[in-house]
Order: sequence, then C-alpha cells, then structure tokens
Amino acid sequence: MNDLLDYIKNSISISDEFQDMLRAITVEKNVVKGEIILSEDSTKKEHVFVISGCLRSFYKADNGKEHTLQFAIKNWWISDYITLYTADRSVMSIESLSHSKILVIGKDNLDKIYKEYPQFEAFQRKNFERRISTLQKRILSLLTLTAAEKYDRFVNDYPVFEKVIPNYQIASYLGITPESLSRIRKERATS
Amino acid sequence: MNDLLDYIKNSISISDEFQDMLRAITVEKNVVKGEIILSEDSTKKEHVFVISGCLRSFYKADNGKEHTLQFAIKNWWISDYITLYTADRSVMSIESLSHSKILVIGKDNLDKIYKEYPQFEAFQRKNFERRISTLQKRILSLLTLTAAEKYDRFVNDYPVFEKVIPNYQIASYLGITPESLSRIRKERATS
DNA sequence: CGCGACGTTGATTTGCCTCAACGATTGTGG
DNA sequence: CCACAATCGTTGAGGCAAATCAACGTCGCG
Repeated sequence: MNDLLDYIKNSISISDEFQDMLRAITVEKNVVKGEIILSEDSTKKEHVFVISGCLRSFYKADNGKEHTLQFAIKNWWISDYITLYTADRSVMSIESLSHSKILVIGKDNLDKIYKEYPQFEAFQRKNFERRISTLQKRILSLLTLTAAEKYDRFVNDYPVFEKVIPNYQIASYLGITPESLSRIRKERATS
Repeated sequence: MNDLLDYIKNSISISDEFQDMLRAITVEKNVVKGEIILSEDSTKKEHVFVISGCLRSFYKADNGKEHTLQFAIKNWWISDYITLYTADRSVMSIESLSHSKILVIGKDNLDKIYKEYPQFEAFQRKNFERRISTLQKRILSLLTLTAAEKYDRFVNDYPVFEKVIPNYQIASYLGITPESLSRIRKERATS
C-alpha cells in the first residue's frame, strides 16, 4: 500500500485524507505464479497496481491461442480498459507470472477518488497520455516492423522483461510464433 | 469553435470564463484536400480537433511507405501523442483527406486549461480511458486477425470511413497492401 | 525417476507481399 | 473539347517471410 502512495507522492503532494481514502478502497493481495487475478467472462471491473513481481494481461482467441496485451512490473498499472470502458463482460484475463504482490481497486471506488481529489485526476490524465503514446508506438511497430525487428525493439525497450519472461509469452506479445522467435534469437546469438 | 464548446457541453457544464479562455487559445483553420497540418520533423506540439471533413495521421517509414495511425472526423481529436509526450521531434504527420475545418490548440495552452478547470481535466481523463480501450482493441486486432478479418472488423466498426477514405489508405491502416485489400473486397462482393 | 513445460530444429506449407501490367476515373493545359 | 498525365483500383504471376506441423533435447519439480 505504501508503495502506491510513494509512487503517487513522487509526482504530486497528497493529503492525509486522501491517503486514508485510498487505503480504505485498496485490497492488497499476494498471488503465486500462474494465478489468475482477473479471468475472462468475469463482470468485475477492477484496476490492478503492481507492488512486486510480474503480471501479464492476455486475450484468448477462439482457436485457444493466447495473445499478450501487456506485461507489468513494480509500479505499473495493469487493467483491462476494454472491459472497464466498453464491454460488460471481460474478454481479457490477467495472470501472475511470478510470486507477486498487488493492489486491487474497484472501478467505482477509483472513480470516487477522481471526484474528490482533482490533483489525482490530473496525475492520472498525464499518465494516460503517456500510455496512449506507448500504445500508438506499439501499433506502429506492429504495422511497420518484421518479426526480427519487433524483437530487437522489444529487447531494447524492455531489457528487464527479456530476462524474466518466457520466450513463448514474448512471442505472443510480439505477434509471432515461439518457433520464429527461437530462430531469431539463434541468429542474434551468433552475430 | 462553437462546435468544440457544444462537444464539451454535451458532457460537462462550463463557465463563461472557461469559454473565453478556450476561445483565446484555439485557432480555427480551413484546410484543403491533401494539405499537411503537422509534418514530421516539426517541433510544434499541437492538438487538433476536427469540426468538419476528414483527417489522418500517419508515419512514413524509411522505405517511403506510409502507415496510417488514425483517421478522424467531426468531433474527434487527432493528435500525435508520441511527439507530444515522448519525442522532441515529430515522427508523424497529419494530413487532411478532404476540405476540412479544424481547431488547432498548442499543448502548453491546453495544459493551462487543464490546470484552471478541473472539470475539463476529468472530462478528458475519461476520454483518454476510452481512447486507451480503443487502442488496445486495435492491438488485439493486429495480433489476432487475418487480413480479411481485419477488413471486416474495420467495415463493421467504422462504416462511415469505409465510404469516404480511399482503399489504399484503409490498407495502410490495417497493415496490409492495397492489392490484398482489393482481392478481399472482390471476394466479399461475390458472396 | 518420470512427467510436463519450454525451447529448439528441420521440413513443408501458406498467406500475403512484390512486381508488373492494365483499365477507369479525374483533372489539366493547349 | 480533347489529348495527356496522374491517381487509384484491379488482376495475374511468382516469391518470400513466417506459420504450421512434427520431433526431439533439456530442465525443473512433484
């Protein structure tokens, strides 16, 4: 919980009441590797903040294949905005990739915080703008790059992930097959 | 200008001072088909709001190929968030696809509005969340669908665009070639 | 140990791209 | 008012990057 507060304090100053209110609505959870935090078909609308460990959100296609939308580590938010703002039933799942500590906040509760603390609203508005920028970059990567180039950029942008996350999940994030990724890595190793 | 005010009033109530301030910082422009509103390599940081007509933002790859990030019509914002929030020099361009009427607002000026009018901040925060949801959906489409499926979904999601925008630009949005799109359309027509 | 999860490697297939040529349409200048 | 060039869409032939399918090695763990 203090981790979230520190993370916020890093950008804005917050009152005691704000801290209390935030404390009141957050639920801290310890989750193990492989545990599903939010599953598809659930109607829960929740935001997740990562204190430690590593999570991923993914979509499971009709053919059973999983496609990773996002990875998240310490101090990252990972939420399914498709469900939160456009679908009534979740199409995504969030899974823990390691033993992780997280905070779960209900959508309605967070909305109350927005209403009462304009500073937090401003803080998040800026975060969202950066997030949009990141997502737009990802779309451009998917539109313009070859498989090998996507991997190179991923390694360059997220060196942390590259060491922690299994290759077949990185592949599912890049939109390529594990086999292709394996061949790309082999090529990179010999040069 | 009144179009932007109406668009905002549709969701929140705004004061006279707010209206005056917004008026003071917006520049209305009439642009013709093919005109570039923001070009790559510019250092301008501006938001664009569409009053009428149709625009697109795109990235020009090293090989000269253009990749469309977004189309925009009446009451849509079209801004290059990559430039606004992470790059110092623009990598994107915004072009008008028809005779259009737009409003241009400098980033710094809009930031002032945010600061002074928390209601507008909240209004935009919600817009951004929806935008994130839309972008996440687009990423999932790019990750999971075949060329034909991407086109079908595009037609379904944006029937308006399908009638106005040349096919080769739709192709550049979907990440496929104009030739492929042509073949897909042919197939759809015969069934 | 033995099983399951993960990564690798090879052989083959395929969806889409590339390249090239050709209508249709629109705009333009003589 | 008509050649013409430019732009866009279409169609065909061929090629290639990456997917698929299949088999096997390895590691960690109950």
